[in-house]
Amino acid sequence: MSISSRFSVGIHILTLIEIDKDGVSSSEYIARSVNTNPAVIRKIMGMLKKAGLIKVQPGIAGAELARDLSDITLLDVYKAVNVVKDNELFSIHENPNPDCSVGRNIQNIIEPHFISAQTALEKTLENVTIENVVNDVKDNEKLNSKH
Amino acid sequence: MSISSRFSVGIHILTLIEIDKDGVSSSEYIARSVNTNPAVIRKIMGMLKKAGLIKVQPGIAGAELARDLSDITLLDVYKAVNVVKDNELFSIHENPNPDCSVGRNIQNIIEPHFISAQTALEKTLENVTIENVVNDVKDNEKLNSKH
DNA sequence: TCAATATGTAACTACAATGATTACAGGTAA
DNA sequence: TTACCTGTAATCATTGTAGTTACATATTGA
Repeated sequence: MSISSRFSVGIHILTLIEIDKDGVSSSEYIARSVNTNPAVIRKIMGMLKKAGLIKVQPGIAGAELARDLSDITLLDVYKAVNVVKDNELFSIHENPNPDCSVGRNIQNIIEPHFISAQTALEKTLENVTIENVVNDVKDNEKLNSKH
Repeated sequence: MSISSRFSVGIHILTLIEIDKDGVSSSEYIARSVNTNPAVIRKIMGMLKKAGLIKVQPGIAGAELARDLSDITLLDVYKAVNVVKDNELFSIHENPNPDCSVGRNIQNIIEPHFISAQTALEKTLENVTIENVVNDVKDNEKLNSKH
């Protein structure tokens, strides 16, 4: 099991839109950078748009961020691209035997621990913004240009 | 996407073995409590055995914990049942375009953030033991028997 | 020794999610 | 009107999950 790469692609898209904000970030252009199909990019951009992270218009090439760089966290992207349903990162087996003391209690006992773990993960993602990622890209580029 | 219920079933199995330690926890008995097929239970028990969490022997009915209750964490179970590969909870799209400043940096920039988030999740799981779960089951049973 | 019973495991199935691809409807602008 | 874009549906190959059946292998009691 792995969380869909829609998440990392979503981050890629937002970062690219910012880095190339003076140009036109069409789905085809972004697809070449991500190395996938434009339709895949358009689908993910549709999710980012629905979540209020970017502005895109039918018929008009390009996209722009709908919020400030520093106001978009990785958690926002994670939620936007719908890779994990709320409180369902972990799945719990259904219909355990109610005639067994373990069976009739296990779900309620396990659930809060699973939610805690998922919350810890999400809090971590919330501490990183697209601005951080953009700056990291710029820093990496500066370092490498010196060699 | 959801992390396989093998994880919650694994917790169920270990808890049941402890609660019924005076009896015989055969795969068929456990399967009735979990409400699934004995072969599914045997497969998961094989993973728990391989990870050194339980003792089982071919031909001999039943199983017992291989370690102290308080020495088995949910993280141990999580790793044992192989629901997520090491550092691969999140997947990152492969082969982004190296001719693009975002494409050639994005993987290295994103990866540490993903690992941090996964680590936060795992640390949370590490703080809960099978002993905690067993005690929760017993406490729930006591509470409900009073009504 | 043999019959009964258990674990270990392979093979097969149905089902769902992912990611790629093609196709096309509908919007925009020169 | 033409060219190009976004939005979206349909299809496909691949993969993981969970259930099921079947059977080899191990153990124990009669």
